[in-house]
Amino acid sequence: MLSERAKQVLSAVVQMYITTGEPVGSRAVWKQYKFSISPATIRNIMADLEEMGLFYQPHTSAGRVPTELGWRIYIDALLEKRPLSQKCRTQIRQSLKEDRDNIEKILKESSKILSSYSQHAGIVVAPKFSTIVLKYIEFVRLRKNSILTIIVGNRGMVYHRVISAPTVISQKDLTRFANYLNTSFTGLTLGEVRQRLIEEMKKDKARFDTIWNKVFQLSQHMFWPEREQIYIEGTVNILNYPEFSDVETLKSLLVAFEEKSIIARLLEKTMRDAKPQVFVGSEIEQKELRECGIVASPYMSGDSVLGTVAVIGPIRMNYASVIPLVEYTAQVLSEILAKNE
Amino acid sequence: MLSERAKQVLSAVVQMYITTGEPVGSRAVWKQYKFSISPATIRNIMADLEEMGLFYQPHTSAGRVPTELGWRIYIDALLEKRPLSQKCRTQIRQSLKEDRDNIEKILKESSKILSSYSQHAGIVVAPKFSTIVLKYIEFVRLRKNSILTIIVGNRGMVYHRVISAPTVISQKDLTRFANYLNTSFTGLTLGEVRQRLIEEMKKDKARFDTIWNKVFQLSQHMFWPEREQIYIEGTVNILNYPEFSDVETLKSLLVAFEEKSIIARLLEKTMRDAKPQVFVGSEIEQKELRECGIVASPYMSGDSVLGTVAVIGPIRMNYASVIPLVEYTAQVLSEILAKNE
DNA sequence: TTTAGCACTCTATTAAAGAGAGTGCTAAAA
DNA sequence: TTTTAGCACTCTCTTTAATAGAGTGCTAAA
Repeated sequence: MLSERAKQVLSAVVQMYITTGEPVGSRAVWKQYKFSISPATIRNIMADLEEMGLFYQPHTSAGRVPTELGWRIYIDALLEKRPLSQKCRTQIRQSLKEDRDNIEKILKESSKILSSYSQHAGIVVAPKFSTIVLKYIEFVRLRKNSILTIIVGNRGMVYHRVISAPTVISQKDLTRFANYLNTSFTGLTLGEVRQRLIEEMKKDKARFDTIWNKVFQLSQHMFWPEREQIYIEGTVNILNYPEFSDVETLKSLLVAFEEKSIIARLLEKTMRDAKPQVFVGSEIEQKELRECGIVASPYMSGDSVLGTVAVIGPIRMNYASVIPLVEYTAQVLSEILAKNE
Repeated sequence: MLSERAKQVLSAVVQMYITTGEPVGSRAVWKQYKFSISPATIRNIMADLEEMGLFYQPHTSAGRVPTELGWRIYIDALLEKRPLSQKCRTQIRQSLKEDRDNIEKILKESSKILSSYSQHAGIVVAPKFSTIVLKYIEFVRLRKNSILTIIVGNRGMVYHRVISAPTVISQKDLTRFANYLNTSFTGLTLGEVRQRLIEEMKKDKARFDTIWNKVFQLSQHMFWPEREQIYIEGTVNILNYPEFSDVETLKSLLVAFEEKSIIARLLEKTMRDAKPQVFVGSEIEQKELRECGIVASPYMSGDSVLGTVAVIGPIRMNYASVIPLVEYTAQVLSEILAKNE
């Protein structure tokens, strides 16, 4: 267990490191925080903290830098969240309410907000395909074997995909199938629809004529889960931090951001745990992002997790203000999407 | 007019500069190209070319770098295009044919191809909204005032947008209107549809009941042109070039790429001219991209321009191979989309 | 007209020196 | 026993100077 003073020193070093990005010395801590103890004593404490593995010294005559463990303890035990200003809250709420019925705009706007208020990269993972509730479905025959499927979900979500059928299916049959789906399955999630269709196929195999059978088989492709849609904004913000000024580091980071599947995998565990989380350094599995910190929070509708919002940036980000930002954004998003139901 | 030898020297300097990015000296040119004239003579020619404004010397004892004018003359007069290898051609054709009916995938894949074969950033501007031919339209009422409009165009293009109506309109009326549009206007471009609807409104104002009138008014929002859709891939490639290693330059470039409207404006003139073009340096109006070169070519359906494909990178790009790449990609794209008609 | 030779210029690299920041240790003070 | 002042020591970063190297322009000879 840390002494009260040790906590103060850890906290001070972390906070100074956040603003400067440079190793922090005992004298600087003493001056900045007007501690009642002398630099020498602070040095002793810092040496203790280093022994415990919370600090790291780049070289003998340098100040201290928090280690991953140091960050972890600071975040878990010492951090005092700085709640968002009222002004900030209303601004966020305002700009998200604007296009209430256009979920895509809302999600994109959310990630812009996260990015611009945090000065890091903002991420929003859209609701999972299979959790979307079917509202309407329509088929358009493009050519002989190509069928355009348009699925409208609740909250104005729209998916479309082109499916190539092994045999020719007439527009008439497609319309008939669409009618069937629209009358029998609206209100179910797309995951459930898919499941039910499989059951129907098993159950009534005999009853179906061949065309109908083929259409059913095709429907599996229609309701096959999409890959996660992810909105990332403000990736260029990482250029503001000298720790990423090396071209190689920069490239691998930007590539990782572009390759959204990496981000998707990364944030999946947040989805499962259904509560706000912070990851730093090697807690992040993707090796390209090991130098980063992530603050993530799910947004929900009732009890079920819809997706995740997150901020990703250098490990030395201002968690005290980023965490409330992420939490608040998730909260507002949850509210808006709930109303939209 | 340039002498034959001057042309050779210009060409040699440009080509060496493309590969090294460093000022090119007379000795290096002499060695590399086994000229029958001595370095001293080459020096004289280089001095002449500098006087003419084709070369620039960073400092007295450095080699030469092509100026913008130098690039221009090289590109217009000296460049010998290096046609794509057969292998390369089949690869490109193959990967674009794969998802023939999914135009979005095709366009995205095209920009990936441009990027990966050129090692620069690949850009594809999707066909303009108003040039798309209406194939099918559908409305889904989301809530009282929110109407989801789904427009299916030729080539499997899908647009959807949410429109808020000033008054409540029933799903029934919407369906009626959709039927009207689907029977009367399919086969016209979305621009034409919009025009025709305006005319209808003027002509038959008296004939319409109030609801129908309102629906017509709404239709203007439904067919309001979308902003250009632009696919950019491989932006991180610019990190491979030391001339962009400065963080500020890098940031402004990446921001420009992210802000797609900048690119859209930039490529608009290519659309008008309907033939392949190269822009270097200050010929590019956007000041953030002044250090770049752009090779752009429109892709067409018959006589009408659909959109543009382009490669953007440092000014010292290998135009001899990039130009054929861009041209070929545009050509294949034109063919595929024509077939898709 | 071309070319060899050479002095000259500017940059980039290396080495050395010095300044500065910060530590750890010791011994005195509280 | 804990805290603190003092000081030697370490390591980095910056500055300065010296050197090597690349490339030019000019001149005079081929």
